[in-house]
Amino acid sequence: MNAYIEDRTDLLFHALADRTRRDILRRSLVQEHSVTSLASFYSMSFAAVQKHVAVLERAGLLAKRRQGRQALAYGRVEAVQSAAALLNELEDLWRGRVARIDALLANENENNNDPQA
Amino acid sequence: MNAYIEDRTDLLFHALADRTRRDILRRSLVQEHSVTSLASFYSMSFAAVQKHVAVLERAGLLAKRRQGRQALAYGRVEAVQSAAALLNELEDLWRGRVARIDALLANENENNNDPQA
DNA sequence: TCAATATACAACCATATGGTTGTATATTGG
DNA sequence: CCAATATACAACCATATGGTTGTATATTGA
Repeated sequence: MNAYIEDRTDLLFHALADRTRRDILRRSLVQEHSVTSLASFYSMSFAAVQKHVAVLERAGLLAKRRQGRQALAYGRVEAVQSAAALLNELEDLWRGRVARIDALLANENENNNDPQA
Repeated sequence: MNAYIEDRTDLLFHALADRTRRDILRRSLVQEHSVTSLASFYSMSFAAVQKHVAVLERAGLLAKRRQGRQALAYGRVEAVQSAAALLNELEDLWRGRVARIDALLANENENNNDPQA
């Protein structure tokens, strides 16, 4: 259920699961970089870096704006935060909050269905 | 640099980048499940689920304890938190904290190297 | 204008991934 | 003891991924 969210989440974590992409993201969160200048940091082809940038872009972690002939990439912290929110949901599950919410809902039903009376 | 951390991080985010694995993790954070009972939730083979469990395990997100003939899987919230910490580092970069730390370090050098005196 | 620069993207390749089936091993219950 | 249960793991397959080179397109600056 909710395949859209799951799709987005797959893209998000997949984009984060590569060290080159994480490094590109770090740099782009600090300041804008053209794709060429990003490529200069890595010992791989320009096209390979361009593909990494595209993966980050599809995940929403990066966006580009055009400035003349260069494309300036910048990190989108909102996407990082939404990934963090997903991890928080997992933490909440572990803390048993869902169980407590269930308990609350059960309490709201105490009128119709009283277990100990 | 620090290839070990990067390796662990690759495993972490890669493990999180699959909806079946996220679902297994959610269930395992709430309570222990045997591999067979986990497998019953999904329309794929037992072996496929077992592989997903192994990926989560390698990433440190899950651990198993033996109870007789069954292996009970439980979620390791510490690993979830360490993933969250990595995302927080990214957020901090965006907030420019690194720049401020650099400024502090520069201040500590003001004795030897005073720019405006 | 036109060569140089910056990007985009297609085609290709080796390996990784996510699935399958089949087989081996360990534990339990009658 | 032995059949049933639970797990583990190997072998295999189709597709995805991360890299390459090559080509096309747009923009700039002398």
